[in-house]
Amino acid sequence: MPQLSSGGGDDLGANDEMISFKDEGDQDEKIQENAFTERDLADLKSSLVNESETNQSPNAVSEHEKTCYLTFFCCCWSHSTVSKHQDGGMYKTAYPGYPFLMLPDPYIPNGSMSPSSNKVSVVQQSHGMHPLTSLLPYSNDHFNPSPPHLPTDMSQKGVHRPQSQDISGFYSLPQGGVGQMPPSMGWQSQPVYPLSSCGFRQPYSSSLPNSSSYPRFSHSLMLGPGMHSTGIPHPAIVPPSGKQDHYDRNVKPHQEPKREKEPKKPVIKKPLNAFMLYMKEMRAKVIAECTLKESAAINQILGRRWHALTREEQAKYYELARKERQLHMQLYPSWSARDNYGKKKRRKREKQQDSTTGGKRSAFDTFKEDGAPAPLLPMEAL
DNA sequence: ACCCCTTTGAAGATC
DNA sequence: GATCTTCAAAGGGGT
Repeated sequence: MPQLSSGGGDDLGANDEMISFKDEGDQDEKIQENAFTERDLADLKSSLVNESETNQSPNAVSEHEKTCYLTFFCCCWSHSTVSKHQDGGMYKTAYPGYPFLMLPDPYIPNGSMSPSSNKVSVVQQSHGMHPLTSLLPYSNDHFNPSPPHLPTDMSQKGVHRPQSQDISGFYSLPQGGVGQMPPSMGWQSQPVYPLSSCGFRQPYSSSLPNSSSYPRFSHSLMLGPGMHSTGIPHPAIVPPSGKQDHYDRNVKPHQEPKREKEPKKPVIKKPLNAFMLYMKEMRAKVIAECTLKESAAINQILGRRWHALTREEQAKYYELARKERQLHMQLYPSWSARDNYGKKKRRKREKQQDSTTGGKRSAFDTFKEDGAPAPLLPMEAL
């Protein structure tokens, strides 16, 4: 199980995957040499160019976008046609050290975790910062990866956060730990602009960051929409409204309106794992670079990028995820992932029950609301 | 309105 | 202990 030990760098969870990934990457390089030559690529690209040239509509995609689509197509082609050879090799050399910044803040009001704005635009997502991003030596003030077609100032609007909420008790980083980017992976030592997610180099216009100049903490947990019983808010507590209201279907639609207005028991979500944290941070960037919107496609790219990361780069996210779990455990010591288990099946069953029995509730549903010990039922019975 | 897709990782469930 | 299942995020697309 990928788990980063508190002290050892060699305990990185992705060891096996990194090894296998490298093999896959090598295989893919060969495959690319044999099956998809540069000429093929150029032909395909030129066909796209011709296609757009013949279509002189105002909405014609730019060369940049075509390149994005093309590369993404190649990724998909390689991924699907070459079956299980996940071509991390496409990115293996492309992202030697990628700056991560555009991490949305799910823990702040109006953030992406906000029930009313869970589905937010790319621009909105870029406003905030993940609470644990404060562990990262990055700042939107120092690095703005915004592509030219997006607003450059995406760090001002809609974020209201105290400037120096020091919760170092929770998140204090070990000196020299992975939370602090070592010089070898710092951007200043990165001589080449990283390739975009779509395989082209795109220099960043802003100056490179200096980790020493970042605020120690600006922890938006203190402002999150969820409020723990201890008074400590946390994003994992999701009010049962908005998109995430599907996690609280215990309230039947036929219930009295008066009851519906009562504050509902919030749902405590699972802490994000390393890859999820990475996705949250990089999603906006991929969307901006590739003008893709479908999350499934974006996640494929992000998955490939994740494999292309070095161990040190991944370690940063494993460490963040570890701290996320630690904080989650501290805030909700009695919480278990089981609490959120079986929701899909239960929802379906509830629907069927509603149609047949008029919405009679199960013992597990009662457990969920009352906090009583869960009945020992097999998962299928849920 | 709701579910699926798609990714990786963590954790619970099952065998 | 190994394997399987579910859920975290995200948002377009399909029903």
